[in-house]
Amino acid sequence: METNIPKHYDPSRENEIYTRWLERGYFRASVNPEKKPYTIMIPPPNVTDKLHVGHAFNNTIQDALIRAKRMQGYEALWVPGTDHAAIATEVQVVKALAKEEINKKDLGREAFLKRVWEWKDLYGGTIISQLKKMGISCDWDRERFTMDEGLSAAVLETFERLYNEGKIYRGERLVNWCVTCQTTISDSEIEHEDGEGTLYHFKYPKSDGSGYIAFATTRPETMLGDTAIAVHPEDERYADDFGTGLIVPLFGESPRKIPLIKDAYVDPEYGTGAVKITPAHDPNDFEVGERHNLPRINIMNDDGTINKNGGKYAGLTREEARNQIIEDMDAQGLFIKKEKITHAKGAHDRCHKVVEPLIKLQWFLRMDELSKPALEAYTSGKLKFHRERYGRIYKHWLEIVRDWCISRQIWWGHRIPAYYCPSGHVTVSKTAPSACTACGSTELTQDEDTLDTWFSSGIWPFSTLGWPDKTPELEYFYPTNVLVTAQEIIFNWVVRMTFMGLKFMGDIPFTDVLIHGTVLDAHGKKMSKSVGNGIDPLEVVEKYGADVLRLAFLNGTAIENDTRFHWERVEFCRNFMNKLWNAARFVLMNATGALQGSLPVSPPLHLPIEDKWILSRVNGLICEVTEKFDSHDLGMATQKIVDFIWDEFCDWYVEIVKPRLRNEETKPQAIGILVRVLTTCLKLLHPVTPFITEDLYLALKPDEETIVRSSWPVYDPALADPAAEKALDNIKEAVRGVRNIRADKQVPPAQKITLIIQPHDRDASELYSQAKAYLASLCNASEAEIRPFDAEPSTVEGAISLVVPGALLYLPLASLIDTEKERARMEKERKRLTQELERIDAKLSNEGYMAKAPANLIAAERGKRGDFAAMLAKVENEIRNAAEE
RNA sequence: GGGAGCAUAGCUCAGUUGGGAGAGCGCAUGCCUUACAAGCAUGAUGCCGUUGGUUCAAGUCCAUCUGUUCCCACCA
Repeated sequence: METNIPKHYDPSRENEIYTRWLERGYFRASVNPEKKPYTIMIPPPNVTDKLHVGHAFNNTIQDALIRAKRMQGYEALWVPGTDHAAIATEVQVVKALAKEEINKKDLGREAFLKRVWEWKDLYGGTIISQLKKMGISCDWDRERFTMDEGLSAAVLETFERLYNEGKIYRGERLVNWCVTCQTTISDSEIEHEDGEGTLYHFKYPKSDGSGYIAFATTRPETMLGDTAIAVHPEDERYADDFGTGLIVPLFGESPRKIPLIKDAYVDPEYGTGAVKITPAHDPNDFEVGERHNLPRINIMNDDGTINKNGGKYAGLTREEARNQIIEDMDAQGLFIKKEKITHAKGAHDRCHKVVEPLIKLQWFLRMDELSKPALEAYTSGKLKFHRERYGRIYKHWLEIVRDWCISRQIWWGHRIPAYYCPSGHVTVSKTAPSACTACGSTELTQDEDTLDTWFSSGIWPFSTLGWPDKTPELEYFYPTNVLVTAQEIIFNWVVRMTFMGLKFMGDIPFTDVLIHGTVLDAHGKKMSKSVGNGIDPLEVVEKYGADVLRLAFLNGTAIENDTRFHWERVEFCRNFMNKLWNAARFVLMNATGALQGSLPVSPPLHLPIEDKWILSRVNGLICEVTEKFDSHDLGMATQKIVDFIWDEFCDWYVEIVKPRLRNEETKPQAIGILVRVLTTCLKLLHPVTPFITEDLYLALKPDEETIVRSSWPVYDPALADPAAEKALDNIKEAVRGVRNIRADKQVPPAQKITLIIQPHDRDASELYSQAKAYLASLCNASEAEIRPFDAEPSTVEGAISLVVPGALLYLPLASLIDTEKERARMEKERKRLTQELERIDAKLSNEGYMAKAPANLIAAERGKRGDFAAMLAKVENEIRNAAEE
């Protein structure tokens, strides 16, 4: 037969197909009262860099879900966009500027922001084009950016409302401060490394002169800010020391008196079990201080020198102060010793100087009231996590949630809409105010700080639909259906979206949260730029096509678990694409000219049993796959389709119908079934591999416009046919038995033999007679001879006999028979069947089992017992016959 | 330190309310059978991490231990 379809699958047409989809607007969604909405908001990728393999995985999942829903008749909206990623992007741009030896401060705020916008345009654009190359079906007309005009307005609106309600306030908070660069730095800019350090041991005298309490510190200069000594509540050693205070003996005439407090934070096993508490210069101490209402004494200027709170040490650098304090303590006999230790040090990744925790005034969002409905949404079951275990992470975090520090000392982001007059009044307004609301002063300066990047991400599910305006989109598409993301941002993002949604929309932003795992490298390590073990998803797309990459992500994986990236897996997926391609090619080669219109869709009643079988199987597949999609189990859904196509459709059904295709009379109906089953498979697979399925669908259905908006296959109870499935199982078992013997006896494929089948009842006779033609071709036999079932059973001289379901099968292979081996084979079969029967009998005679096991299970076991018993009888009969000869 | 996973064939992994252990790769053997060698057929391989418990029945549920990974926080 002739065909111009290439022999191998070639993904190079993907771009062309995608362009066509865009031109025809298949991904657009709009308010449509005729349909139910299904909405996904993309987790906006950061414009810090191009896409990595994690994004590719994340978006493949979303695309599969949205494509399935679109086919199922929903108005499926997937809103795309990108995130400004405040600190992360700023850090990237600062790094890039450093290469040009440009300092951010020298450049100035405005010029710096211009550079960041250029960065954003570059990477934002790259990200979008990469998503498109992956076949992502977002509604691109609705693309948003967290700092575009509309979203920025929504952010300011949110801030103003929360401030007016008293939920946003200013308060002190420790930040990481770099004294060299004179700036706060984020946790992600701190490099932790173990370094040599010195641990100094001191003692503070008790204020009543009755003794001392010893402690140790690596930073003696912070003693100037000490406001307590803490011990573990159950530490007996200090039980008698309460009631009197301690003296910080560094302030000459006016020594500072501080309390001894109990706090479980202290590890009694470590050192003396007593810890100095410096709330203004240590994160842990800050928290201890909060619990005990300790004063916070800031002792340091922004340049790292000691300030006026340091008494006589004021003006010294931190190193100078440290040395002086050791000297002074020693002079008073309060210095015990010093020792070398290794400990973790935090340094700024730019200048490598030690980071100093300092207290700064920050903006906070009060969480107590906001968190309650968010927690309630989960505990009431309204907000569902997949897997459920991720919900526990969400719950746990909300239970221990603290107020959220929303200000950042960086330039890239939404500038805080707070304005200060010279008298220090604060005016908060989403639009720049002309005068101070308190005193009317017109000399207003805006807060220098910007908002935490998650503040804008938190309102993403509704800001993208036009909020604060009451748009029809908001009304129709909100709340969205599913959020697909990774577990590391459950706190940062999922929680924030939930309470923001509840607060401003009065409803949760999504009903289902699908948490997926991380894509690791082949050795199970996290991919990272510095290690250089990353896989570029676009490289895979270039080489194999987007379909293959997507399939590799989903086929057979449990998406909620971490998964390793293996090229072998990619190859397998490529091979499957090729298999599918060739299956369609085979159908098309046979169907030339016959595709349109005339394909008979007979009532299943009159179809041959193999057609009933495949239709029943594909029907069952529809049911399973739809169910798996609904429960977000994409890995299993995909695997079911792949297995069905390769195993049942290609390896069995196609081989079964080949004889019918050679006969012009039986051919059209066979083609009809082939096209029908294959089309169904293409639809089911389309959400996972959109390109190849579109290509083949259009080839098989020339009248159709696209598979993207075709209808999802529907389960049809009338096609379910357990009897046909059982019948074909039996045929398959018989075929496998023959093939096994042929392989075992090393019968050359060229040697065709006749199959002789002796059915043992009418049903079996009918089945094998119907299957006669393909039974022979599947077994590579010249012909299958079916003996009358009611004839007297007689052995066939010089033939190997084989017990198959409902029949005895003879293979005339006289020259190849080894009597001893045959006997052994039969004995082995007898043993196997006997063991099966024993196992079943053990169960059926177990009183507990009979009393408590479900009835259908018992019935099934009984059924199997009957089958095994019949086969055993045949085998034993064969063994007897052989012995008689 | 707080939280959460994972442990099943040589390798990578599935295994849905408990009901006779699966796939891919790899391996062995034979095939270019007129869709596909990116293929077809056949085959071998498992005390389902340890110990105990619940149950008629445990890879599956509970507890324990061992190993391992991740998230958050941190070592005065």
